[in-house]
Amino acid sequence: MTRLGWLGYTVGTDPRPRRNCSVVRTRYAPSPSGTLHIGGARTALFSFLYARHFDGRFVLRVEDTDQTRQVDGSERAMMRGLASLGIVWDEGPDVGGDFGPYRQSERLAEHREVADRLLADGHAYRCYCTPEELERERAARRAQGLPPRYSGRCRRLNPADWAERQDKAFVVRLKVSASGSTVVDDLIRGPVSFDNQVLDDFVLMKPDYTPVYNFAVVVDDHGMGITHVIRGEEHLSNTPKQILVYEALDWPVPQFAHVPMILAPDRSKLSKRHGATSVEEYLDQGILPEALRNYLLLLGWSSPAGNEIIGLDEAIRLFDLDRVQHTAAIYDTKKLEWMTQQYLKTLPLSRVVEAVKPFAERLGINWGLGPPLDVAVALVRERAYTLRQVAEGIRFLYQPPASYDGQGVRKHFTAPEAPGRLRDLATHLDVLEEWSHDALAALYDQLALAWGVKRAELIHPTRLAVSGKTVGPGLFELVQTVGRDETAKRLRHAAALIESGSVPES
RNA sequence: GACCCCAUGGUCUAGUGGCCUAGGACAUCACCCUUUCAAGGUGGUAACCCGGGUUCGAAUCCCGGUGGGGUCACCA
Repeated sequence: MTRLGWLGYTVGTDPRPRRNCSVVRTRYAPSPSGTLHIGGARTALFSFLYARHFDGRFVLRVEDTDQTRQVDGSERAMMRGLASLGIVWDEGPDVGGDFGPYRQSERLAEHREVADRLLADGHAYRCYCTPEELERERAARRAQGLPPRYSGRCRRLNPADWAERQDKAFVVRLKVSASGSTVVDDLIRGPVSFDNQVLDDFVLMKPDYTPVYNFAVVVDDHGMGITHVIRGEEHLSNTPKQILVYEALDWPVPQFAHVPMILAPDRSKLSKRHGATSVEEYLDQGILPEALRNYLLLLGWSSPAGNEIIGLDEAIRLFDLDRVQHTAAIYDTKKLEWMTQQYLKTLPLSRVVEAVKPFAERLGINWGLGPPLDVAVALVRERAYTLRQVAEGIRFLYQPPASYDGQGVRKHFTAPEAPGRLRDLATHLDVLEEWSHDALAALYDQLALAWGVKRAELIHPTRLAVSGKTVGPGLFELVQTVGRDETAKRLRHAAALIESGSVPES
């Protein structure tokens, strides 16, 4: 296949991966200010898949440069979130690696060294303007309808002037040429050009001689040998600044890929008021991590064949940046739940059982006192959309119903002969020769015939009496799993409640 | 406001000038199956933002508008 690449010349199948020249190295660089956001999770997933697809390395870096937003335990929460989705990092703050340290705060010496170099070779300069002066300048420009661009008046100062002001606070600014333009060759969007006039001599180092993001990120990415910077679209506008830093340092510019954002259903930026926004919250609601990962994969990327249920290995095999969408996506929890159901049905039973345990525990289910958990889970897993629903679905196998579905009560418990039938049913079950699905079915057929009713008229009241619900697994397997004595007991108990007119409804 | 990105059903998307009477998935509606629910099956409703070009031909290319999003810090 030959086609026109984004640079305008004819290229082979895929010009991007330079697997012959160098190993692909990607990174995910969250700031530890909370839990893993689903947008961040997807960016991390794409970065990870891209690296794995080209037999490269995926790096985790924590951007913890002193800031008030720092949240305790956030770093570990981020790692837990990533790990739950099957994203593993080859290098990172916990596992180390040859390009460490992997915490931005621990790279301060390097940031300072590079800033010194820029100062020494004239690419950067000290700026002594105070925040008040800058604000005044900005206000003046705004009043004239001009973009708030720093005038660059401290550029005139030379090292001799700097020496004179030894005691005064300063920041380090990069000298940006006001002419020409800077082009970001984005792997997803193609070349994006920025007029240098809209950029100003931005700050590299703060007065305390710590780096500003746009500087630190360049020093870190270069220091870690990152070849492909895959990150959220919100960074696209910052990229020319970073490229200018690379150029001033005479460092090779990595490839960039800006993935579209994930928006809330009202097309605004995702925030807490839109409900669950973090991986943690979704998992807590009973979404399977496998499903969340699959869902996130499909948010902005599609497989060439159009299939949607894609496991991790297949995702690694298929993933590439050229099929990443340009448009921001809105997440849809309905499809996420559907996806969870797909995995609930097809994952190894043992895996689902493990995943259900915390949710069963939350409901106070003691699975030592009933049928084996795997039997219970097998019974309901394909009619649930979340792990929570699985737990709720198996609850009656371990605890007798505390209440009965209201609509069901009105429908199946109100007939005058209802309690009597439940008792008769119990009596027959007591002496049923074989406690099997088929024997139970035969019994119900036989009784229905004898009593001159439809089999369903026996089935529904039984289900309600035994499980408290009108929905659930097939009745005979349900009853079989609950057990003979317990079933009879529940039937008689329900009959008694009906007769005393005190059926608790839900 | 300036700059940048983007624009296919309610949502995720396929689509790289003729294969499009625009395909798939979720959701939704109807029917079938059925001991309930779920699953499954069948069928339906529903989209190329607008306006100009280019071309024999445009969802696809170009320009303009509109709309949405992002960035403009001594935050990351």
